[in-house]
Formats: sequence, C-alpha cells, structure tokens
Amino acid sequence: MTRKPPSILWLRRDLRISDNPSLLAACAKGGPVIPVFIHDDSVAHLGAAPAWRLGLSLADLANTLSDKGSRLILRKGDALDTLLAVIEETGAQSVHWSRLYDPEAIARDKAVKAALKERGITATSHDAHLLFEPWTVETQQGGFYKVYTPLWRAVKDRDVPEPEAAPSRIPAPDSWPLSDRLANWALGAAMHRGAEVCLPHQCVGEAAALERLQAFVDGPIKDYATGRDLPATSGTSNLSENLTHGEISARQCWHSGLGALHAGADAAEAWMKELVWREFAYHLTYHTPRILTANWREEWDAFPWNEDATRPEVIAWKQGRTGVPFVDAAMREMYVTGRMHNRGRMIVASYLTKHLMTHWKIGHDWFADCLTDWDPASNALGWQWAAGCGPDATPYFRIFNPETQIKKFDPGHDYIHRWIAEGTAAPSATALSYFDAIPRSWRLSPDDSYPDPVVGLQEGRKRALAAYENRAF
DNA sequence: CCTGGAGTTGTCCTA
DNA sequence: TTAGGACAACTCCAG
Repeated sequence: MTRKPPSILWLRRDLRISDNPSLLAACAKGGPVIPVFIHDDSVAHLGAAPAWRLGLSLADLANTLSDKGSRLILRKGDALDTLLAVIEETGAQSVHWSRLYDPEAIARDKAVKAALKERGITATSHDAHLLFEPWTVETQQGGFYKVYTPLWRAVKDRDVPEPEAAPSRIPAPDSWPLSDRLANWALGAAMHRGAEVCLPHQCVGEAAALERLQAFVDGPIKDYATGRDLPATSGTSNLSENLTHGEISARQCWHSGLGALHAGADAAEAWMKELVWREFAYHLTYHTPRILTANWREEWDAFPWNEDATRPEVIAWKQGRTGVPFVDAAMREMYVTGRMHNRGRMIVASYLTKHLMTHWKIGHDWFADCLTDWDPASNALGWQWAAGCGPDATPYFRIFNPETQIKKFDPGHDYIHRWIAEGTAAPSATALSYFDAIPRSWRLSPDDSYPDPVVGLQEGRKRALAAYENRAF
C-alpha cells in the first residue's frame, strides 16, 4: 500500500489551527500536511510594527504546530517559485490556502492557481478570513453595499458556519523540507529600540487570542455599548491584532458574540456590528480596490489637502507632541503598545485631516508603520471615513473637538495621565515608557515642558470648515 | 422607473 | 443648566 502524497498548507493571514478550513481540507486529503509560510513581497512591504508582530505570530504558530506533531516551514521568495520548489522537493500534489481580498493578493493567488493547475497540481482556496464572502452580499438592485446600516440589516440574521475544532493531530511527512530560520528574517529589524517596550503589550497567538475572546465575552461585552468609548478602561475586545493575522477567526468571534447575546448581554450586538464593519471594509476593498490608495469619492481629488509630510505640525502629530493632550496621548499609546483605542483613532484622524488639513494618506501610512494590528482594509475605510472622502463617511462639519472629547470620554483624565508625562509631578510608568520606545533622534525627554498647540483648536476648526464649505467639487 | 426615508462614532448655539 | 435644532445636500437603498 502506497502512502498518499503530501498536501501543502500555504499559510498567510490564517495563522491558527482551529477553525481553519484550509488546514482541515489539507488533512482531509489523507496524506501528510506541510505547512508553509512564504516571505514574499507582501511581507517585504509591511511596516516596522506589523512585520515585527508577524514574526511573533509565526514563532507562536510554529510552537502550536509542533505540539501537533507538525512543523512550520519558512521560505523566502516569490510565492509561486517557492511553492513549486516545495512541491518538487516533497512530491506534494495539492496546495490549500485561505482567500484574501486585496488586489495584490488576488492577482498573485490567481496566477499561482493557474500555474499549479497547469502542472496538474490541485490548488484550492478556502473561505476563512471573513464572515461573508464579498460576492454573497448584494443589495436588492444587485450591487454591493456602499452604506453600512443596510449591509448590517442584510447580514445580521444570516447563519454563520460554526467554528471547527483543530485537528487532533496533523499528519507529518517522513522527512521535512528545509526551512529558513525565523530569526534570519529579522522581521523586527525596523523596530529599533521600540520592540522591547512594545513586547509586553502584545497578546500573541491563537491560544492567547481564544483566552482573550473568552475573557471579553465573560466580562466587558455586557457593557460594551458604553465601555467601548472610554479609552482609559478595558471596554473593548482588543482582538484586532489577532484578527489581522488570523490567530482567531471572525466566525469564532461571531459565535461568541451570539452566545453572549443569547445569554442576555444586549450590548453584544454592538460588538458584532463592529465585526461587520470589518466585513464592510473587506467587501469594499474587494469591489473597489482603489479604496486602499485613492479617494474613494473621486471628486475629493480636488480638495486642497496638504500632502507635505515634512511639515513641522505633521512631524509633531506623528511624535505625539501637537500640544493637544487627547491627540498626543493616543499617538503615544500607538507607539508604545502597537494599538490605539478606537476613540483615539477617530480623534487623531479628525485632527490630522481637518485641523491640520493634511491628506489622510499621510496618517494612513504612519499607522501602517506603527500598528501591530495593521489591516489594510479597515484602515483605508477608517481614514477615508474620517477625512470625509470615503463611503458612508462622516459629514464634513463633524470635526471632533479633542477638549470636548476629553470631557465626555476621559473625564478623570486617566487616559491622558497614562500617556503624557511632561508637566506632571508623578508621571505614570506607561507615559515614561514612551521615551524608551521612540528613536533617540527625536530628542524628546519627559523633563521637557508640554508643547504649546501647533494650531489653535478654534482656528484649525474654522480653517477646515471654510475649506470644506468652499469646496468646488 | 419613481418615491420616500435614512444615514457609526459630533459640535455649537440658542432658547 | 440643558435640551433641541442646525449644520448640506446627496447618495444609497428598499419598496
């Protein structure tokens, strides 16, 4: 009796073994499974923090696979060339992967699939990253949704497949193909001195993500409707960093949310709506990929945003020293933890695009370098929403007032104190840690005095309103 | 095709 | 002090 040929599991943004349809399909082939992660252009193009965080995730996944008698094979190079090499080395007859929806990934995967099929290799992509495939959600006129609420109404009562358990063991080949050493990829190289400060704030890997989900649905979810707005509290799930790498699946989140809802936590629905915002972002990326790089509403191309990223006020924004406490606190939170509270994201985006009249792409690109939960679809939608040029965007006259926002959402100034050290008698450890994370070239010290505002809040608001009102487009 | 209702997250002014 | 309306006009979507 001959053994069945191996199957390759090509892992990308599904770094988990539970509820991973690609893994299950590879196992179902009956032969050995060879999990492969390829460092191709899509990895090379990642910003500093996302690349570093990916490395942590890969290390954790390698351990998880090892516990199941398997391994994670790491290779660097073009995806197709690499897959063909592994096929050649192992005699694999099939390749499985979980679909992605950005244009580069779609083009790559399409070419890979065609080339493999041409060589008689089975190539199968699976539905694993989203709750609903983008082409399965249509308006009654047959188009895709451009407004969130109707999309929510259209999908909220749909059946989402139950999450599937991890296989009890993953069949291994008699001999393993060679693997790169993760350390040699130096995925954290661009983090400089930030990694040490940032590391304790990461919650890495599948097991940690599942624990985090459980803790969230056991606790904060019941107060989510109000708690999610308070940046000094732990009112959110914090699962974004896990979702972006697929350390946890959206389906696992959805069903946990449903469970909480059925157990009487009405606010769970508000959280499930956020999961559908992620869907909305991915669906829009699929249907209108230009959302990633250009104003979704083309008429905004005429808007006089400043695109000079070297302006002092833009540098100050990046470095968390605009002199506006809520803005600076949030920017520093991002630099230290790799994430930023959602309320902070709205405020810093409003401030950059409106008070500072800066093109959203500049903020977007900085986020792409600093966020360990970096997700291209969600960030494109979020930035275009804040700037006003996106689908279902905020109206132009809705300009967040960072002072008012403090009164409403951080009345005890706990969040401000957590992240701002200057001018404080007893700075918090987290606020001080910012100065250990940033590059020395920034020449910032907790002993500095807190900066004056780079623009008056009234002045910035009026300037933005005038520009938006005068828009000739 | 037409019609009507609605639209994540806010701010400010006025009564 | 606080509640309510203005802030635009348009696109989107269901019926």
